[in-house]
Amino acid sequence: MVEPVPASVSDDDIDAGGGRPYPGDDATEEEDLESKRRKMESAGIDAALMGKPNREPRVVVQTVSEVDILDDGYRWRKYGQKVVKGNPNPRSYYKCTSTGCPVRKHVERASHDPKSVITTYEGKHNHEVPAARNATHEMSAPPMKNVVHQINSNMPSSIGGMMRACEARNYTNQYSQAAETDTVSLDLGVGISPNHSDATNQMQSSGPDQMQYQMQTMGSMYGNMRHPSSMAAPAVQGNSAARMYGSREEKGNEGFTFRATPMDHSANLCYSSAGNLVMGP
DNA sequence: CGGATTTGACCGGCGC
DNA sequence: GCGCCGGTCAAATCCG
Repeated sequence: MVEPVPASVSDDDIDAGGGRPYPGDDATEEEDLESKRRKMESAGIDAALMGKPNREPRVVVQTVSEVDILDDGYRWRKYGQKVVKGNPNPRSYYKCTSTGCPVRKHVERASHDPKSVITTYEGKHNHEVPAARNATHEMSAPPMKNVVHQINSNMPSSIGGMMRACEARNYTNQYSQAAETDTVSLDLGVGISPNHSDATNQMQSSGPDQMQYQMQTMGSMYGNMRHPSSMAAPAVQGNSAARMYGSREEKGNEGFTFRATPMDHSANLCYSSAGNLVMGP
């Protein structure tokens, strides 16, 4: 029984989100966000916004980790927690704390796999990663910026942050896209996990449309990057993204699903080590 | 003391 | 029209 690919979930979300107003992908003001839907007066505005077929970029990242708080370099403020049906585990809602940044994300654990954490990012960061965590101001890996910029047009830059969370040397990335869904899911096998079970299982669970890419390029990049926090996988992302986007172009969707599958303990080690290295003594 | 988290309530959409 | 459900708000609380 293969687990339902996150894409399916995203599909559902997409449907639900279809009629929702978007926080705005640019020139977003806090006040605007704070207008809240609670106020009836804003209802009219909402309706107007709803009319727009606009859909914010969505990135779903599935990570195998025992911790659900993945440090992707950004500061998040938790604003809610809910138990959704079909999953005994609660889903947590986070907002980017940066002023004017509309990015939100929600984190939940897979119902059947406690080790699996599904993080969904919505929106694009309109700011750089807060220097707080990246002790190195040089962190702005030149290659990364370029690529990210390119990606930006096609996919949310949050991927960069996401990738940041997974500090690994080798990636075996695979993405699968469901024909019926707009969302493209991409699995990232972090590390050379001797621990097959999960990785294997998940890989198999991917749909028939899945494709696999060896992100060797990423490996090179990482080689260059000294700090895990600065390592993003934009280069490879760019490539695969371009391809996947192209194939998905008909849908005109910007949703992507990623899966990071580090080793069991790696998950923890990964993040913790990242923290150490980044914040390091 | 300031900021982040917790938690119950509220809202809007959707299905029946 | 009603109830369910997901998402968000915001006051209270906790923590550094």
